[in-house]
Amino acid sequence: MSIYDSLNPEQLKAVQHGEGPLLILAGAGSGKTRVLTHRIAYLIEECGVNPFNILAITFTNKAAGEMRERVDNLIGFGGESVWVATFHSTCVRILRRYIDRIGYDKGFTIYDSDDQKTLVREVCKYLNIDTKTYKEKTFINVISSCKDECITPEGYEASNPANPNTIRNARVYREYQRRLKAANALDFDDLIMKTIELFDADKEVLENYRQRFKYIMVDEYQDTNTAQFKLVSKLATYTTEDGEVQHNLCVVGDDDQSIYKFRGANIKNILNFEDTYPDTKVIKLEENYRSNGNILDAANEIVKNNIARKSKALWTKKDKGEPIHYTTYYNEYEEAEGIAGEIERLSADRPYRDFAVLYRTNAQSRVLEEKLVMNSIPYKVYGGVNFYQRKEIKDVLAYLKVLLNPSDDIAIKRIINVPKRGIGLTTIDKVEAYAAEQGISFFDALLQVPFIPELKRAGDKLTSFANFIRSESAHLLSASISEVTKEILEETGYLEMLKEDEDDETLSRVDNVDELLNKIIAYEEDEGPEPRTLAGFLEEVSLVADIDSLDNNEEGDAHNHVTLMTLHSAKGLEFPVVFIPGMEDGLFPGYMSITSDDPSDIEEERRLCYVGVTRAMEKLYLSNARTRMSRGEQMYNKPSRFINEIPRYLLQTTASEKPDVYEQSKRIRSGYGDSYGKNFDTESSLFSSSSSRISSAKQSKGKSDLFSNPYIMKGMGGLKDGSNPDYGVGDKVSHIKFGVGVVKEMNPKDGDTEVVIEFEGENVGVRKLRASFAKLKKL
DNA sequence: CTCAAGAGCCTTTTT
DNA sequence: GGCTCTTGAG
Repeated sequence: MSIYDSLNPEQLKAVQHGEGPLLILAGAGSGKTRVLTHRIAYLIEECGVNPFNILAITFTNKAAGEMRERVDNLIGFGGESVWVATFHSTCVRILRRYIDRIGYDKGFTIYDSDDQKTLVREVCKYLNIDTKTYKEKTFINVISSCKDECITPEGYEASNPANPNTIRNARVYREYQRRLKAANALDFDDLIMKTIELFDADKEVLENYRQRFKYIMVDEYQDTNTAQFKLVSKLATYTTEDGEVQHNLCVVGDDDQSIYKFRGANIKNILNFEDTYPDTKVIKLEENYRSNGNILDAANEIVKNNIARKSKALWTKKDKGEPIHYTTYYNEYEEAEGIAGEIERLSADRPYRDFAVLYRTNAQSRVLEEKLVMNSIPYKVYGGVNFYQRKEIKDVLAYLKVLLNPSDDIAIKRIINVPKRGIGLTTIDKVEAYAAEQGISFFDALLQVPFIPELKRAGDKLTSFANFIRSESAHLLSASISEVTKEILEETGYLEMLKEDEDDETLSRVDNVDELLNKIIAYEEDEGPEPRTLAGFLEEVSLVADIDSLDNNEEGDAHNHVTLMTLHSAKGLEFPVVFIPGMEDGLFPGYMSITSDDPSDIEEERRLCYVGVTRAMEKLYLSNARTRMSRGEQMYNKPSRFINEIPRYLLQTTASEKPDVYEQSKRIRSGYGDSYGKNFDTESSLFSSSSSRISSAKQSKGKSDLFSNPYIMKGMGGLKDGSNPDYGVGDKVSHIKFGVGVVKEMNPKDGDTEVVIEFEGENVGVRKLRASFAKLKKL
């Protein structure tokens, strides 16, 4: 019995493909990762390829990690020499070695999107561009899409030199690049583009990698942009000893799952692959191993409406399964409650980790969270704000970045007055002007403070800050990263500052900093192939996404929770039970795509819908709300057009609206007066009491639920929620972030009430919260 | 230089 | 509705 016996004939064909370009069109759930890993094994074991000569590229660290693990399991000895990495980390590794050949320093810093924004803002200020008339975002988009297409500022300007907008954008782009270079920094897009530049500039380096990466595999090929395509096609040119030129490039993708056009993904890369490489072998994987028949039929019917696609139809040997549940709710609160109730009901037979709620926009998660907490259902929200993008984490990292690369102006300006050192904007401007005049970096200007006549009293503060940075930098030579970090936190008073203005609402910033320290220590202790350096740590950290931490395969209670994430983040994942709320025209498909002149925008939304539907293995729940609050405005959306694209016989439709809703709401309104009765949200909290699912204990929460609704609070004119809480010492309450806990103390404090609660969550413990801020619900 | 209240902004986001 | 940035007063 060999490892290849478990493959179907098409998969086997792909695995056994030898030299030459190969395009694998792998539908959702058709086992593409299996094919990729088995192909790597086949090349090594059956074709005698040296693992060292294989490169496998993915988009996410998570995908790379999974592939790494599976390759190691399949191959055993030698498997670790296969180069498995993301596009970005591959480029970083190459650039760290050779970037000096295109005039950068090897110790370059990587700028994330926040740094990028800050830099663009500075550039606009410098160029006297009013950011009210011309948005920074526009410039960021222009720069990013230029880089996706490998276009330089000059090339961009030349594309339309008569257009004043083009000229302006090009000026910003050029100045932005100049500053990046001065700071010895690269943004994410640069990582790809500079690698290409390096390959173009230095044939020796290119040839070196071409001969090394004899076999190249690219996962999620439909999401590659032009730059990534260029990079891969440059590399995939191997010359044998006989002088024969081979393109041993194997790409795997699904044009129906291309959902990142807005980030520059070029769907033509996959649609035209065969034109680029005429001797391409094409293999389609159409058997789906994931979803029930009805789910798959629905997915096929939806995506069939797209014009720009390679025809293919997924099929399965599995049963039809149950129909797709489609429910129309009254509003988003009722929708969230319905979902929470259904999860509660189904969770009698299956663990929470089986469930996922996938939404179009991150903003939708709030209501869902609220209702899950009320039902005591464990959940985790993925995406949203990345750990490494949190203010306090970025601050600490900025200190570390400066130690390593003092030219990093963005980082140094971030921390120069954090914690407060009495160095204000005027002072910073003066230093900056001096630095610009002398053509030196901000930090170097700090060292010359005595020579800046405009600076009087602030001078000493600047000098002592610069000295502090220098001494910590020197300290790094003899101490570990974590020791230096701790010292910085203490010496600067940063930790103290956090402790002082610790806010009730945000999960403790101090805890986050602790978590960062833990990560640093873990990094130091984990003996990798590379030596443990600050540069290595910062690099690892700058290339991770929140989604990478997702692990729904792990057993144990710690990982047993419902998953909440956007449809985008869900790609590549699967769940037995999937809910997709907000199936409404205007939300999904989004408003922008409906009003766009470009019909392909709707097609991208449709593919996103296809991705969402095909995440479900057994049960799929679609729903829409007749009305929902969005951006502070009441919206009345029609059901999504994608619902209509699913044949009726696949759907089981329910309208959850109850006939006595209006009667009930009238009763309540008359009880409290008319001032807030006009909004529909008032009713949301009432549905729960009329619903049979909700236990009697929860029915008593009526009042606190009203308080939790911000809209109603406004109507109550000045009544502060929490000034008069309905809970007391000994009551069980729930908090949106901290979960369930018991009230220990209630202390009046400046017209408010300080509530001390002992939470059940392991990492939460006892917290002091202010009643008016913490939206506590009595259970 | 600092704080606090108002104005303005929103999609999706692998790195 | 909620977050971030700006602006104006102390």
